Amino acid sequence: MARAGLTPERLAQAGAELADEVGFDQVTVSALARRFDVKVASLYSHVKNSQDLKTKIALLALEELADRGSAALAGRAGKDALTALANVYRDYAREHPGRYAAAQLRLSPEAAAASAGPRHSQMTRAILRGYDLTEPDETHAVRLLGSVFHGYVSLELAGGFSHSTPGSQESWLRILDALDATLRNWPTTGAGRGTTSATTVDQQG
Amino acid sequence: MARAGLTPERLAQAGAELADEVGFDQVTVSALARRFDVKVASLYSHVKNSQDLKTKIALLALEELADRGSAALAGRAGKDALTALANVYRDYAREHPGRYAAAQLRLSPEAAAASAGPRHSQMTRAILRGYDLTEPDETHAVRLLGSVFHGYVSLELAGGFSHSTPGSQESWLRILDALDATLRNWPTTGAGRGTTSATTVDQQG
DNA sequence: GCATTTGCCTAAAGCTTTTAGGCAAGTGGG
DNA sequence: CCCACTTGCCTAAAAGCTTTAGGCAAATGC
Repeated sequence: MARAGLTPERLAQAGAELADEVGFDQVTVSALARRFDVKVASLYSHVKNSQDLKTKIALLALEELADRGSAALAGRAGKDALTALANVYRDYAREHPGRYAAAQLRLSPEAAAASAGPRHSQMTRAILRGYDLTEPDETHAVRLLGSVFHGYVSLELAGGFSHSTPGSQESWLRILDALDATLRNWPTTGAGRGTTSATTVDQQG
Repeated sequence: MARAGLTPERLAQAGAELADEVGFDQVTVSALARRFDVKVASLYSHVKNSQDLKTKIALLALEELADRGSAALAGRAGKDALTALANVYRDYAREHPGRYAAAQLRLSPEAAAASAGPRHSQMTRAILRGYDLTEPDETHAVRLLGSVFHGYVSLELAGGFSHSTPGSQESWLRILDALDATLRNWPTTGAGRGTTSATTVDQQG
C-alpha cells in the first residue's frame, strides 16, 4: 500500500485548514484522518492524542501570527506601527477564523513559554517604544493593546458588530485613533477628572 | 420509580454549575445526566440536543451578567459607572469561568436578538451618557468598551497576565483610568497626530 | 377511578477516541 | 542483492458521547 506521508507538521497544517473550514472545535482526529484518506488509528503515530493535535494547530497559528506581525512592524513606528499590528490580528482572524480560535487555546505554562506567545508581547512592547511610557506603564499599555486587539477581533468574529451602523471598519479606525491618542497622552495618575493632559475639553456639564 | 424533577431550567442551571467546575466545553449531556443520576436519554425530553443545552447555559449566563450589570449601574455615573460595570464582567468571569465561557458561545442571530445581549450594549451606552459623545462616536465607544472588557477578562482568564509584574489588578485599574480619560477626551477627527486635545506631547520624532 | 399526559426507562445505531498488535513498505549493512 | 530492522499504516476492539424510537409507570384531571 502506498504511504500517505503523514508527519506531525503536515497534520498540524491540514488541521489548521480544517479548522478554518469547519471551526476549530470541529477539528477531530477522525475528520483529519478522512482528509488524508487514512484510518484513524494511523494518526496516533504522529500525534499523542486529540489534545496534542489541537495544541500543534494552536502553536502553528501563534507562529504564523507572530511572523505576520514582525513583517508588518518592520520599518514602522508610532501610530503607523500600531495600526499595522492591529490589522495583522484582525486580518488574520478574518482570513483564518479557525486558526485564530486555535491561537486562543489555553496552553500549559511550559507550552505557552515555548510558543510564539512571548513574541507577541514583545511586538506590542516594540510599538510602545514609539510612545513615551515608562515601566510599569508600558506593561499596562501592553495589556491594554492586547485586550483591545483580541477583544475587538473576537467580538467582530462572533458577529457582534454586524447588522448595525456604523460599520465595523469605521469603528475599528476610530478605536485605533483613540488608542493612539491614549498612548500619546497616558494618564499619569489614576485620580479624578482632568488629569489626562494640559487641556481637557470638558464638553458637558 | 421516583422522578428526578428535570426541567429545562434546572438543566441549564446545573449545566452552568458543571461548566464552572469542569469547563464549558466539557459540559456534555452524559455528564449532566450523571449529575442528576438519571439515564442520558431522559434529558432529551427537556433539551433538543447538546447544542440546545449549551445555548440554554449561554442564555442563562448572559442574563445573570446583565442582571449584575444593572444592579451595579444603579445610581452611578461617569467613571464610577464605568468601573462598576467593568468589575461586574471581571468578577463574574473569575467566579464563574465556565459560565463566562458559555456567554461567548456564538448564538444564531435570532437567539442573540432574544437574549440578554442587547441589554449589555444598552448598559454600556448608559455609561457613555456620562461622557459627551455624539453618534456615531458613541457606537464606536460602545465597541471599544466591549472590546476592552471582554479582551482583558479573556486574556486574564487564559492566564496571560499571571507570572509577571506588575500584577493584573494594577493594570486593570490603570486601564480603566486610561479608558475614562479616553472617553472624556474622545478624538474628534481620525487624521494624524495632535488631534486629540489642545496639547499633544509629541515625545518622539 | 379511569383516561390522558408526562417523565424516565431500555434498546440500539452511529460516531469519536485511544490502545494493542500485525504486516508490508522503506532503509542500511554485509 | 538480501537480510534485519525500522517505520507507517492497517485491523480489531473497548469505551464514551449523541440521538432516536418505543415502553411502562407515575402524575394529573375529569
